[in-house]
Amino acid sequence: MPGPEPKQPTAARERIVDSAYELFSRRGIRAVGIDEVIERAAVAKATLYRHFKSKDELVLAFLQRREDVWTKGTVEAGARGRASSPEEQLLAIFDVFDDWFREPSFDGCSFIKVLLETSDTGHPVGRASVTHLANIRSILRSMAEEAGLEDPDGFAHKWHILMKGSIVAAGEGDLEAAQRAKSIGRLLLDEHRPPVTAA
Amino acid sequence: MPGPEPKQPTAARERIVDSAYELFSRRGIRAVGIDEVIERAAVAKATLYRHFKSKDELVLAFLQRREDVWTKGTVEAGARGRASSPEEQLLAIFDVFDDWFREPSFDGCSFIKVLLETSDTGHPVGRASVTHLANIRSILRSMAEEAGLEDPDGFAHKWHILMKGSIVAAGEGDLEAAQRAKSIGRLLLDEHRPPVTAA
DNA sequence: CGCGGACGAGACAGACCGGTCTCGTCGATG
DNA sequence: CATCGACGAGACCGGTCTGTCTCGTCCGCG
Repeated sequence: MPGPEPKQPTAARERIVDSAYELFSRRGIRAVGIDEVIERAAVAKATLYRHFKSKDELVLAFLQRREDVWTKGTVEAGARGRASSPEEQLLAIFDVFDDWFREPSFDGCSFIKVLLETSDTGHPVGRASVTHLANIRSILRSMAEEAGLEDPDGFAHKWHILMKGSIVAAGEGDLEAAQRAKSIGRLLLDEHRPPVTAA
Repeated sequence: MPGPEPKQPTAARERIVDSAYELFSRRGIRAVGIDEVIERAAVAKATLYRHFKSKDELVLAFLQRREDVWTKGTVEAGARGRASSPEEQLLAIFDVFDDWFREPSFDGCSFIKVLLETSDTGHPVGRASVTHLANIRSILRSMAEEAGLEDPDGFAHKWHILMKGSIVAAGEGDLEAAQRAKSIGRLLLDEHRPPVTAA
């Protein structure tokens, strides 16, 4: 019996996830083979399959890593760090995007890519993508609540539409996509701002 | 010598493109093999390769078909048929989307899917996707001009962001994505409407 | 010191891929 | 009627994929 699954961050396991992150985020899931992952990680194939029982499980670990690094580390932290007021933080998301879109290594949104590649929301990988996308919206909803906006959930859904639309546009090559989305965002903010109450 | 490429719409060629359309639009490019395409088309493999020199060329033909059927046939014609004024036609795009998102066989935007699957705008297939997406914007620009909106090109880019964002949201399962995008669109329309000139 | 588990290297299996080729048939055309 | 090209069926090839297995090594812990 091969014993229980080692979920501790072994050095080898870490190298595998790092490698998967760089390859999957840039080129997608199907376009990257296991052999390439293990070669870049300098790891034996058996080692990968000791830590992950299938490629799909590795993909799940990659998506979780993406949420930690990108969703929380880049987008949320970046936006919160660039502005003080909640409304400005929401708008600052598109400033973060503007820098991101201009990086030569811009790779798009992994959750969208994996979701469209899977095209089956019943499959674990597809469901995980949907969940990670929903987690982004939950951050947006918190920010909307902090800003005192009306209908924070509806606002989060609409704001997310702007984010996703601009990311796809950036994937087409539109370097101004973030600024376009930001200007639409300002209109949306006006719309969801509660009316000033008479003193 | 196998003679010049027959580009005429032979019966067999038509069946192949039909089959590719149904399979590729639903499940993407990489997930569908040639064998499945020819089986559904009831065609021999050699026949497919007599009409298309590679799978990539078949994908190109599929994308062209998608533009004819979906971009022009469903979206543009649908929007123009549902309203009379150009502004209302632009908004009607999201009414078309609303019906589309609710279809059980909703399959998303093939151009986005193929673009993200390819993730190489240098590759012919990726470049074709970018072009077909740009063709959608050119329809939007025409409508914006007909509506007398300011900055028709900028407007088209922003409107397209709403469209793409809502399609991705629908892919996640948000059935109200079209209505959300439509309400944002109304704000954008207000913004691009030229100020009324004093008589 | 000795043992066991994690590890690297890589062969191997089984499935599937895109693409080529052969062959027998059918239908239109001269 | 004879011919020729398009076609359907399917064998075949080389490559790639995920996943399993073996083997030799090394390191840490008792």
